[in-house]
Amino acid sequence: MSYSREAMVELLRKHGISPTHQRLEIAHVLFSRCEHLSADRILALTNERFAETSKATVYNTLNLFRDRGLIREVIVDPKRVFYDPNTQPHHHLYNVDTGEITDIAADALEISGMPALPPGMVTEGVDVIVRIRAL
Amino acid sequence: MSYSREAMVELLRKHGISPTHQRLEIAHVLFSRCEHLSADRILALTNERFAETSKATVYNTLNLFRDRGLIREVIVDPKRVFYDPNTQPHHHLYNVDTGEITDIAADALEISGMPALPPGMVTEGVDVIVRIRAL
DNA sequence: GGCTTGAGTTAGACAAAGTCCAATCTTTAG
DNA sequence: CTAAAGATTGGACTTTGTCTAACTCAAGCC
Ligand SMILES: [Mn+2]
Ligand SMILES: [Mn+2]
Ligand SMILES: [Zn+2]
Ligand SMILES: [Zn+2]
Repeated sequence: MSYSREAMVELLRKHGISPTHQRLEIAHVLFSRCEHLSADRILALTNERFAETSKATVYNTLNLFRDRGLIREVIVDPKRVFYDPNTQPHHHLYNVDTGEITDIAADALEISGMPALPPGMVTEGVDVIVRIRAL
Repeated sequence: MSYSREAMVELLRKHGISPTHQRLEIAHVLFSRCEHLSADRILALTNERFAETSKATVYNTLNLFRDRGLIREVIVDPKRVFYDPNTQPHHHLYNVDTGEITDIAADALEISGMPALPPGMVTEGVDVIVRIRAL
C-alpha cells in the first residue's frame, strides 16, 4: 500500500486530478497507512513536518478524492467522518469504546435476502458495521 | 405503535424515567409515528402546537431515551443523527438522494461469516445500511 | 525572459449540530 | 404542604465542516 512519489502522481493523474504538492502530501498520508483517519487527523499528519497545507485544502482534497473514487467515507461516528483509502467493497468492525475501526473482508461476510428495490433504484453500496465493546 | 397518555407514562416509568410533561411530548412525537427523525425535526414537531420544550431538553431527553434503551440512534448521514423508536434488531435502506430511511426486517437479511471477536469483546449490534439511489 | 490565464490554496468568516452551565422551575417523597 | 432532588432553560460555547474573496503559482504564449 506504499507508493513512490511517481506512482502517486500517476494514481492522481489516472483519476483526473492534477498532482499538486498539497494533494500529494495528503495522498501520502492516506495511502502510506491502511487506517481510517478523520479530516482532523489527516490535517495534523500532513503538517507534521512542515505546516504547509490549510484546513480548507484538506477538506477540498478529501471531497475531491471521494468524488473521484480514490477514497471512501466511513460513517460510524456521529461526530466525524473517517476516510478509507480502501475503496474495494468491505465492512467494518467498530469498537465503540475506543473508536477503533477495523476492516472485515468483503468475502468474509455473506449477506443474503436483500430486499427488492423500488423500480428505478440501484444499490450504491451495502455497509455492514459490527459494533463491539469490552466485556 | 400509538400509545395513550397513560400507557406512555407507564412506558417511561418502566424504563426508570420520570414522566415529565416535556418527556411525554417528545415520546409522543417519537412513538406516534414509525419514522426516523432528526433532533431538529423532533424539536419542531414537539413545539408544533405550543412552544414549550427547549432545544437542550430535546437533546437531554433523546440521550436519556437512548441510554435507557427506549430508542436507538441511526448513523447514516454525517450531518445529523436520526432517532429510531424501533429498538428491535433491524436494518436500514438509505436513499442517498432524498435522505429517506426505510426499515429492513431483521429476519429478511441473513448474515453469515461473522469474524471471531478478540477475547473479552462482545458484539453490541450489527448494522446493515443499504445505500440506494435513483437511476 | 515577461504576460496572461486558469486552477489551486488560503485565512478567516460562517453555519449547523450538539453540549454545557448556572439560574430557575417542577416533581415527588415524606 | 414542604423541601430536596431532579428537570428545564436561554444562551454561550465547541466542533466539524463549508464558503468566499484574495492571493499564489505553474503553464502556455509571445
Ligand atoms: Mn462531507
Ligand atoms: Mn449524540
Ligand atoms: Zn475500511
Ligand atoms: Zn429503523
